[in-house]
Amino acid sequence: MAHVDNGRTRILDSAATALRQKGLAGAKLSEIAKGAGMLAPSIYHHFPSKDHLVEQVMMEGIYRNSRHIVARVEVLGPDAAPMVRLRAAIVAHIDFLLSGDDYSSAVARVFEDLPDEMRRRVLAAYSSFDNYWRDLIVAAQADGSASAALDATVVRKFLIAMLDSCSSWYRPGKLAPAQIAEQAADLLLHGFAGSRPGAM
Amino acid sequence: MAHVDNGRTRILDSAATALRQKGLAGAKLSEIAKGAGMLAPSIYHHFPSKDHLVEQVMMEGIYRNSRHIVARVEVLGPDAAPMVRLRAAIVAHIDFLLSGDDYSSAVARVFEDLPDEMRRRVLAAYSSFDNYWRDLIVAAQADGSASAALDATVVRKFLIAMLDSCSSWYRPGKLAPAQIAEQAADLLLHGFAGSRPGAM
DNA sequence: GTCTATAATCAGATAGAC
DNA sequence: GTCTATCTGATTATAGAC
Repeated sequence: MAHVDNGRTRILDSAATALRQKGLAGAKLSEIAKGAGMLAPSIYHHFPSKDHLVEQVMMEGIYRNSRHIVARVEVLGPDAAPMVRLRAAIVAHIDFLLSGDDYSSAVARVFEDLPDEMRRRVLAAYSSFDNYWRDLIVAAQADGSASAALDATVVRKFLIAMLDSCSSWYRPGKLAPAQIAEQAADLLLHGFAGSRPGAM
Repeated sequence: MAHVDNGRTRILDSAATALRQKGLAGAKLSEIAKGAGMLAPSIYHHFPSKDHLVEQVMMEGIYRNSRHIVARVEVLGPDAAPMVRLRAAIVAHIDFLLSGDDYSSAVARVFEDLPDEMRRRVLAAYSSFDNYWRDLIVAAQADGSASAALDATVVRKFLIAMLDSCSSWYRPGKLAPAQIAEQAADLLLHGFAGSRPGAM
């Protein structure tokens, strides 16, 4: 949405930033408009309501996030092992969130606060991406490289919640985003007590 | 807060429930009052503002959660191994969230949306509990039972985010809370790819 | 396509009776 | 300690000029 600079796109970008930083109720139309270089009523020339604007940001965030992760997994080719694909997805997810994409961070921040009907629609749009994660997890269990003692749904919920959290607490400093991504993958796949090559 | 049934306590209980279910902006004073068996203006006899009420719920949630977890860890005695203590804390945290305590779930739900100054105060109250987790993690690394290749702060942030998430997605059904707790501990400590006794 | 002015709504908060 | 009635302020949304 950043490749063209028309009014509609500037509003969406500004809304994504505001939603990420301040949440649904905290993102005022006046502030969103200011970020887009206009005043609040001008938004209504491009969107019929705040809800419609928010929903567009959600859909765009889901689309961007899923496109990025699927691309980073599928580039491995059809013969990549399930655990290699899962690890690539984990790393790609963190990389993308910490790359500063406001749309995907906005989804993680405000999803729970959406009005019921909108949340249902957003969830429906998210479902194919959710299934993609489920398939990665189930495939790793099916070929014996992952623990079959863990429930695939529980793993998926915990995994996504853990990854999504990083955009709320990460601050540039000691560790670079790529290092956070590696630590997340190591923690999720091998565990904090895990003894793997090179770890003590 | 549920052992006495005075007006103040009923309001706090109702506020915790509403905050957990609907978030900060979604929890209206009129609804909180209704849950306490009164009308909105009556709340002001017990609390000077909605913000004060919310802050009390946050403080109570932190207190309950930390008291429960510390008790479940310290009952192991002074000679328990660091990894045993850490696992007990993980299991206790999930158990408590899924036991239906609205106060601790409310904290996880609305913390990010709190006004800046209140969030600072709540964070300060949380810090000793946060340090408790940090000590559990560092102790496990220090005695060699946990990976020293992982950053202790990153592990703590990911771990707490993952555990906190369960109150938003768990629904009674196939798995009992105690089973979710065990799965969380296995996933965090041994990893999804981890091969431990009994796992495939 | 953006503006100024204003309406409409809603939720937090206050006043004062009982 | 709770109520009814009201006030205040903030925010979404509309009307209509430019």
